[in-house]
Amino acid sequence: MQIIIQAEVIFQALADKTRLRIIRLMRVTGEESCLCELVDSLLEPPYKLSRHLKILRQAGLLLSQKEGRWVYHRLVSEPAYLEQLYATVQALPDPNEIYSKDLHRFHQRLCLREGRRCRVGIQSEMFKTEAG
Amino acid sequence: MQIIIQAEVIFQALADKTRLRIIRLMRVTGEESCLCELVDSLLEPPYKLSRHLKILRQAGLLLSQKEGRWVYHRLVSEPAYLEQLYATVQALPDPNEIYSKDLHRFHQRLCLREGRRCRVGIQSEMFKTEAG
DNA sequence: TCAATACTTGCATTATAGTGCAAGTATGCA
DNA sequence: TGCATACTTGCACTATAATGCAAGTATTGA
Repeated sequence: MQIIIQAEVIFQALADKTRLRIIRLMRVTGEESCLCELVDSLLEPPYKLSRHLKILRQAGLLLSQKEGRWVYHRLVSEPAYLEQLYATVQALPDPNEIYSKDLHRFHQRLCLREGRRCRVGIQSEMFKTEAG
Repeated sequence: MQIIIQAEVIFQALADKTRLRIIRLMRVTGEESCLCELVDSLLEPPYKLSRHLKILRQAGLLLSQKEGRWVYHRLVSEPAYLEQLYATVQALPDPNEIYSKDLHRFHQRLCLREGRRCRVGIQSEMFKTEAG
């Protein structure tokens, strides 16, 4: 899993609606987050988000850390131009209020944490594991 | 020729090496430029650059203005987040010195202008019009 | 030790994007 | 009026990328 520092790779990583939603959510909240929290915030299937997270990781924008069953993701803030980049992402308009809706659901989802950690799995009926 | 204000379209426009070279060159110099000057600076064929310029235009990053046989292109700087974006592009590393080489050739090419305007057409042997 | 579950990935499909060639348009100058 | 030239674009081809399903891995807790 090599990290490539080519500019076009970074912009390619941001050239997708779903990935921008992820970046923006994590930037605005400053939180790290597991997959199931993102599923409940963005209302997208886990396999889809998992792959987009991988792309962000490979572009060097995300760090992922396993904690038991959960994997926590957080934005990489070094070198400084990455911070500058996230700030720009955050400054972009949100005409359809997609990002603000994601943010709202994320905040609600944070209430289910215990000790700053997720303990519940996917809550959205649509994407719950069959066995659930 | 509609201008779309969706974030992913802007980042998609930046997700290409050639387009980043164009943006960065025009940002660093603050100049507007015609196609043949860009051909001589980036050493890429005119049809290729012409198409990339079109993509930048459609993303709302570039304004193109015809002046006789020449078409001058310049960066769009409003709204403010575009300036912020270009600043970030400019802040990105240039490990292979691609951008600095483009810049060098561009400065040399500027010497051929008369009254701030190009009057000569493509100079690079490789991309000259056959009849030339 | 076995089942539930948080997450990942191989595969097939579809969509999008970059490139080169060659032909096209439009402008200016002889 | 006709040719040179600055630029654009249709077409074919290739490469890359997004998606959904289903199957896989790894961890935890009963």
